[in-house]
Amino acid sequence: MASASRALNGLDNVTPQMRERVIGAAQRLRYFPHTAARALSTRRSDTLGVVLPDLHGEFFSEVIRGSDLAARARGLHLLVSTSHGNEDEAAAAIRSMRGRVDGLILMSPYVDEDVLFENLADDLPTVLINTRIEGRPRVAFCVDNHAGAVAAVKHLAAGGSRVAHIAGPADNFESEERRRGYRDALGGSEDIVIQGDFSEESGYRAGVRFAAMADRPRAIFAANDMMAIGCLLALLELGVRVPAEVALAGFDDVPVARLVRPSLTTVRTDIADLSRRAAERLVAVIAGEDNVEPLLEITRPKLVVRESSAGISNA
Amino acid sequence: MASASRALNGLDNVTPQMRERVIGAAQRLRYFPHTAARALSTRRSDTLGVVLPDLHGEFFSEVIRGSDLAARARGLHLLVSTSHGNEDEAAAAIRSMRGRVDGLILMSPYVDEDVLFENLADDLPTVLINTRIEGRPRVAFCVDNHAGAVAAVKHLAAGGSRVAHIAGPADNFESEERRRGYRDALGGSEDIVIQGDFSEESGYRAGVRFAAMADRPRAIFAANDMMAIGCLLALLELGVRVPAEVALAGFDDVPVARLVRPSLTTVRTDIADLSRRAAERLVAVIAGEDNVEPLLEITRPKLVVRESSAGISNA
DNA sequence: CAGGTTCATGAAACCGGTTACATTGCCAAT
DNA sequence: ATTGGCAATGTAACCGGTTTCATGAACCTG
Repeated sequence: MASASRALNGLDNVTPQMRERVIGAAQRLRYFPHTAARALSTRRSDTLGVVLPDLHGEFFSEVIRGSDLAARARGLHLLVSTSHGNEDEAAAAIRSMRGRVDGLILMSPYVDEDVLFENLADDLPTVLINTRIEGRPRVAFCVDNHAGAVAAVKHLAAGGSRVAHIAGPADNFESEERRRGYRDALGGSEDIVIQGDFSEESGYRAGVRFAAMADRPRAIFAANDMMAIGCLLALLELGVRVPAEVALAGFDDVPVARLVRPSLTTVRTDIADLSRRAAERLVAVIAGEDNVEPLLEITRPKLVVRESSAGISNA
Repeated sequence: MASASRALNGLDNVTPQMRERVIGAAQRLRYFPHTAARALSTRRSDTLGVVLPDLHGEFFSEVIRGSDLAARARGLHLLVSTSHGNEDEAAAAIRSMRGRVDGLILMSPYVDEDVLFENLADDLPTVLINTRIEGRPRVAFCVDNHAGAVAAVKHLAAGGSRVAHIAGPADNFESEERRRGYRDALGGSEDIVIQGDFSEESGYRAGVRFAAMADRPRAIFAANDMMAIGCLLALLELGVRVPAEVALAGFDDVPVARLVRPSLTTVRTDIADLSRRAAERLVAVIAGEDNVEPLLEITRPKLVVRESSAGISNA
């Protein structure tokens, strides 16, 4: 049994004929090693955990794709879990990861993170994505949401245009930052803000309200692409021309943004690449190869101007 | 230690004060049970495995979303794995699932499935999605790709229009079936077929070729939505009007299909729902509640006519 | 040919839980 | 007071691998 283990794991202290016997028998009996047993004794599971707030939409699918890319390049698996809802569920998701994964990629944009950090096992390597850390010493990757929002709003406000905002969910760290960027780009005060929840539908509802406004703003900055697209559909349906009458910008640059007509001006975060880098970093931390400097890597997103805001700067 | 286990798992043969002591200590020590150890002794992992050929694009994100929905409704986790490439990798992915999951949702549209079935452990409950089964006694969910393609092509060919086809990858079961549907709808012979690989880019290349054709077909049926969209972009860029000059249809009804302009006529498979049902069925099989009848559930997809083929029937 | 070294193999401990079974203590019934 | 029953707790086996260590055979070397 010991030799069998050695043979199957390709150790060199096994005679060729013994190895052949073992592998032959394994094939005959359709034997597959039991992963939990192996994980228990080796203390490795060859799996990375990914905890996301949601699985809906292209944004999260890009996150998964990025980490999967990095993981499978190293022969690792991906355990995906959602914390649909709030920080308590996120905490539960984290707890259940123990013993199941070698490390954790965690994205939890909820505002109150104390519960969460209390549930982070100290012995489980963790890399955070777009999560409020507030001086806690954690390895993390963040998109500079504030700077991205400022860039988008400054672009829309060029020539003195009034800019409205469709905000994301209130308890969300990222939407908070983007809203703060909107405010700062406008010199510290907000013009019109309609509350949304990152869904296309909430963007659509906002668009309906904008279309009906007597004193309609010249431009709209939505806190993410899906709301921008919902808004766009509403405006077009109600006969408002985009970008001629209303210019529009979103955030994230999900693949669809390029495909809608007019194509959507947005802020590219390249989230797949971010999560790929996060996964690579996590692997390094697990291997103990990480000098853990710098702790926090902030990515500056890039404004991508497309048709939905064409001509706004010389309006 | 036995009492600790009992207290933490909520068994009733523990005194209240003992339970309190245990839970208190667990909190103080930030103790989380080791999942691998628990899985080893209980022979349950509370995890469903999902093996997909790829993670790219909206299609697979919908698959994941559907199974996740069903899984988390029952407090189960999702282990996602890709078999990027071929049936050998798929087999490897399957093998590594043993001991890690309680059951498997497997989608493997490769044509040669023998390798795959040899690697399916007999003791691991498995539900197949859109996989060629050929009389093997397996629980499976399939979309009737042939019928869907026939419906789309008949729609496009109404009024006697010539219909071309952009085919999916050659070794893929689903693209094979869709191509067969295209052929059958045309009375058994193919008109023009351009080979693609399910990617938007390959659709774009096909579109460029169609645009340049002297004797251009009146309609194009693409084997999936992303190729249809790539084709659409190429046609529009090269000044070919859709649907006035060329009508277009895709397959899958991914969320983007509704958002492009002109919106895309397609065949709705509702893959998220399919994978949700597959996951629910898998849970039943694991619990032994499944009478395993019927083995195979075939879903008839539905033609969704949108702008990209408007007016084709009275051409 | 004796003694030491190398190396493949087998035996047993271990990973961290769960659970069958043995033990203990308490109370009621005889 | 003794006994039987029952429920709470402790003990130990077990899940299925990996790995340390002991064993012994073969091979060198002087």
